[in-house]
Amino acid sequence: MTAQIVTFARAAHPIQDEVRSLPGASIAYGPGEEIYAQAEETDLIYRVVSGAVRTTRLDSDGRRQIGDFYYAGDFFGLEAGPEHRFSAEALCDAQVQVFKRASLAVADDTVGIERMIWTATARELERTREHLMMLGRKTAREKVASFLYDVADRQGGEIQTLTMGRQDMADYLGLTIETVSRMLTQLQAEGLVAFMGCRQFRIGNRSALTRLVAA
Amino acid sequence: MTAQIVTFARAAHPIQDEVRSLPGASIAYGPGEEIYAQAEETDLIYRVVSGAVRTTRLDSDGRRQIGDFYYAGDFFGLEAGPEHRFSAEALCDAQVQVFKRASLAVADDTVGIERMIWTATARELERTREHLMMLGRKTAREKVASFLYDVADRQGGEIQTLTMGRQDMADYLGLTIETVSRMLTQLQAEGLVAFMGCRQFRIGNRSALTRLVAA
DNA sequence: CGTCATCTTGATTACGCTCAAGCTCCGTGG
DNA sequence: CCACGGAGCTTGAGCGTAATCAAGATGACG
Repeated sequence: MTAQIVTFARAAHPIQDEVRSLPGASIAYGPGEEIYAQAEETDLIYRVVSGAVRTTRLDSDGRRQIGDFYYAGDFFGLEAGPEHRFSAEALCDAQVQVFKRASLAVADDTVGIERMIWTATARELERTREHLMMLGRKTAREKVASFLYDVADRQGGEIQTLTMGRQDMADYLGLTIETVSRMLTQLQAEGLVAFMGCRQFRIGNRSALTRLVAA
Repeated sequence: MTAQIVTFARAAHPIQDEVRSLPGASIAYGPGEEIYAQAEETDLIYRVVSGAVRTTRLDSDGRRQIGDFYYAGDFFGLEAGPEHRFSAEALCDAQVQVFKRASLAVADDTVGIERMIWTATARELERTREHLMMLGRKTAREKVASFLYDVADRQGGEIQTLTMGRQDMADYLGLTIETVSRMLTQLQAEGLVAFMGCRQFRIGNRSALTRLVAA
């Protein structure tokens, strides 16, 4: 997953430049607040300015699956159909930029904007496929290790902070909170990671972690 | 997933019209033959003319995950990064149309073509998210039922034919062949489906199947 | 008709879930 | 400042679902 993130970082700047000129209101959300709902219309496109956002799907039995987590600079809410299949909620205090899709179509640089949206969509697809691979074929231990690895990879630096609680991790990984918790304890016991409180950690043994994550 | 397929059927015609005029060679592949490999460059876009195609990801331990199955009219090989994350193989005898992405950029109706590619990408994303939900939160029984339901939904008609073997089903659903086989036997015993040979079946109790599949 | 791949079935194991307590960390109020 | 309360996290015991290992059955094809 490293390459993917690096690619993102490289491509991010031209996109940001283009978006700066777009007409879009910026809205603030509190922790857990809903940005859009399942089955709502998809005429808007969103972008995280600050904070973090999750997309969630709830089925009729109350089983929950998190689609993805989004951070500053990420687009979300891109969908082909007329209705959202997932809902979106703020993970913490978050500032979100909103664009009317229709208003983008009449902007000056139509082709550039369309390409930007395609790139964001294709990148999203790539992440989703990676996620798919993980859900289908990894063990609980590998899932949790991958998750921590990804967080560290995105954030960089020494001390890593989890923006989400255990339940959100579990629903992203297709596990229960108990299993997530046990795996975290296990990885820590083996020295792969070290937690300081339940939201902060450092990587203890990067090569062992990488080996565990290797697709 | 019904709505999604319906949407596809509605949108398919304009896309097909546009593609008809594109410069693209048509290539024939035999069962199991590789169309492109993991880590190969992504400068080409593909479209199934006849037959069926699967995309596969193999990890270092030999664990396999199938990304999706593609049938006549479907685009595949759309990726944001410079390298394919999955490989593509023909499931059976298949005719595949190939386009150079670069050559599309210089075609007459650039905007129309870009939009077509975006739509295909977004639809793909939607399918992948649906797949994600299934892998993360469904039981073996529900996965197999969903699979059969989807096949029937795509094909229509009374008698359904599976283009793929049990191993491919298992690798798509994140299960083993044994489990797939057992669930098929179980669903059949309950009268939800009826198999004539291991590749053909009919739906026996549509409402019960739908109830089982309901997200 | 025989051979080989594919599929099914059976017995056993194990990984992750469920149910049930504890524990930790915070915010709140006495 | 400390006690209380509650949410979120961790740990434990037991269970169930799907994986694994191992035969058989079926079916496709030469």
